[in-house]
Amino acid sequence: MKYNLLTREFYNRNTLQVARNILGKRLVKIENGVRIGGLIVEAEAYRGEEDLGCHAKAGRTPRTEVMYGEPGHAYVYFTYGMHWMLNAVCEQKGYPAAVLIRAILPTDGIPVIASRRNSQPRKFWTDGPAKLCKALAIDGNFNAADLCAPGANLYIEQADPVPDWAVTTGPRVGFNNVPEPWLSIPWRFRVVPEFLD
DNA sequence: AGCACGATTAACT
DNA sequence: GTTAATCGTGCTC
Repeated sequence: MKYNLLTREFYNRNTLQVARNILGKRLVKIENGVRIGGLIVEAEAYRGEEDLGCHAKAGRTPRTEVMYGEPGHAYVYFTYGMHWMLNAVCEQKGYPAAVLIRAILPTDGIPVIASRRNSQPRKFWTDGPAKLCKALAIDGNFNAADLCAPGANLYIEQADPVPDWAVTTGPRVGFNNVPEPWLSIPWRFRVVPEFLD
């Protein structure tokens, strides 16, 4: 099997660059030899203990340890008592940072995704961070998994780049009690719908 | 040992 | 627009 994985160097740089450039790449999970996944169309950057929107604001804990580790690994965490979220660890080892994968456009394993998201119309299959984890059956077992390892069954692969005109930025979503400037800092990156037509 | 809260979602009114 | 579901994590006592 030939792989076209993003290299560890892709992840080993400023998290904002990774979040911008991970757009359009293909998130892939292999289940029993079957490819399941899609193009990443939305991502958010979280970096440093100073970033009060980032889990690493709590410092090094059992939960955040993965974010301090080698770039190119998965940081998968559980929240709201029922949801899993997938992140890719960024920047040099020792600096806590990650990119949250917030949405994908399904391209592979459509029948499997459909079966896991059957109660919803296609538009809503993978348009949220917990939804795409459910669609790809990603859970805590993938925390700390190496996305760059040859033979990895969860990885991100090369795909056509998304031009600047097709990318919009904005504030990260989902947190309430986060002070400025972290509340409004535009670290959310999104592919405009027109580019996907 | 107990508690408040969360990088959300789906199903309500 | 509002709210229940549901539990690991990190903080306080």
